[in-house]
Amino acid sequence: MERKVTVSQRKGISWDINDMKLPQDPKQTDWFQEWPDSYVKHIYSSTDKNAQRHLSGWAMRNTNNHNSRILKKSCLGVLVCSNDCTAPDGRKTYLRPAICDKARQKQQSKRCTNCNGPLKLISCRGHGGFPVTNFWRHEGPYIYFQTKGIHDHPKPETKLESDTRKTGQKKRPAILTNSLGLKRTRTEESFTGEIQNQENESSGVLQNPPFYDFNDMDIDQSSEGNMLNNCLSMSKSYSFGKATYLMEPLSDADWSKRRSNQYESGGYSDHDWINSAVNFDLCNEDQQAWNKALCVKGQNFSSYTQSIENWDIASLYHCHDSLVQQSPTLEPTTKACISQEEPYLFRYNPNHLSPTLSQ
DNA sequence: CCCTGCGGGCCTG
DNA sequence: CAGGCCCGCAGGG
Repeated sequence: MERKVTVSQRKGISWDINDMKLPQDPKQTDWFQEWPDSYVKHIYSSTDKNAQRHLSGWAMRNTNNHNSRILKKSCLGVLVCSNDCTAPDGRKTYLRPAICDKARQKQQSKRCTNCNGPLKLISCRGHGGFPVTNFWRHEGPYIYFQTKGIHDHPKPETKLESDTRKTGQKKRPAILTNSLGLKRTRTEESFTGEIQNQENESSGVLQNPPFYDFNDMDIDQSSEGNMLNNCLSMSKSYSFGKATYLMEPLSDADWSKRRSNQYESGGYSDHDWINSAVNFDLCNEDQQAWNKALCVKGQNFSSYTQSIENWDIASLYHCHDSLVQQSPTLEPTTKACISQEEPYLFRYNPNHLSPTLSQ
C-alpha cells in the first residue's frame, strides 16, 4: 500500500524521470519530502528551496549518470556505533555520513561519542543491492523528483541536525531530551498526503511556507506549546519494521564481488550477514498506546513540555514546516494521529510516561 | 574543510 | 549501450 499520495498519484499521472515529456501541467505540486523512500515520485515547485538544493534527509551523494539534465544521487547509508551502544537517554547513534569521500573516511576513524567504540558505516543497498538512488530534473516551473529503491538502514541525522551537532554543540547538547525523559524525536516530515494547492494564487505555483530559523528567532511562547504538542503527537519510535540490516557491511569491492555471485541467486551464508544486535522491532502495541495517549491527552501534554531549549532546534524547524503545510481542513491533533505511518522517533521509554497520560 | 555538481573514465551485463 | 561506481576538479559557504 502506498501511503503517500502525491500529485502524480492523485491525478493518476504516470511518468518517469527519463521521459521525454514530463507532466506539464500538474496544477498542484508536492510539498517537499525530507525522507522519500520506496519508488516515489514528486513534482515540486521550482521555487521550493529544498527541492532547489536537492536536499534529502538521507545522506545522498552525487553520482554521475552521464546525463546533465538529470541529477542523480545515491545513498551513503548511515554511520552507527559498532557496539550498538545505547546512550543514557536510550538513543542510538545514527550519524550522517559525510558526503565527501575523504571526510567520510576520516569520520569512520572517529569513535562513538557515547561508548568510544568504533563507528561503522552501514551501506545502503536498498535498490537491488545498490544504494537507493534519487533523481532530480528541473523543467520549467517544476522540479521532478524520483527515487528508486527502499532504504534498508536507519535514518541518519538530517543535514540540519548534523550541522547543528557539529557547529552548535558548544551551544546546545548533541542529544536532547525533554524533562520527561522522552527522547527528542525526529519530527514528522511534511505530511504525506499534503499537496500544494494553487487555488489561492495566480502565478500557478504556490510559494513555499516561510523558512524560519529557530536559531535566530524568539519563539512565541503561546504557540510553542501547541507546536511541541503536535510534534509530540506526531512522534513515534524509530521503526524498521521487519528489516534487519547488516552491521558489518562488506566493502564495496567485496559487495561487488558477492553481488555478482550470490546476491542475485538468493541467500547469504551466516558469515555474510552479521545480524545486528540492534533491534528495530518496534513494540507496535506500545507505540500505538503511546500515540493514542498523546492524541487523546495531547492538550494536557503540552503543559509538560519544557523550555524550548530542551528541544532540538532542527526538529522544531521540521515540525513547524510540517505544521505549516498541514491541510487547513483537519485539526492538528487529528492530523497528528493519522500521520503515524512515518516513524520518526528513535526510541521512547513508556515508563517515563506521565501518570496523567496513562490510559 | 567540506558540500555540491560536473564530467571523464572504467567496468559489467 | 545503459547503468553502475570511482575519481578529480571547481565553485562556494
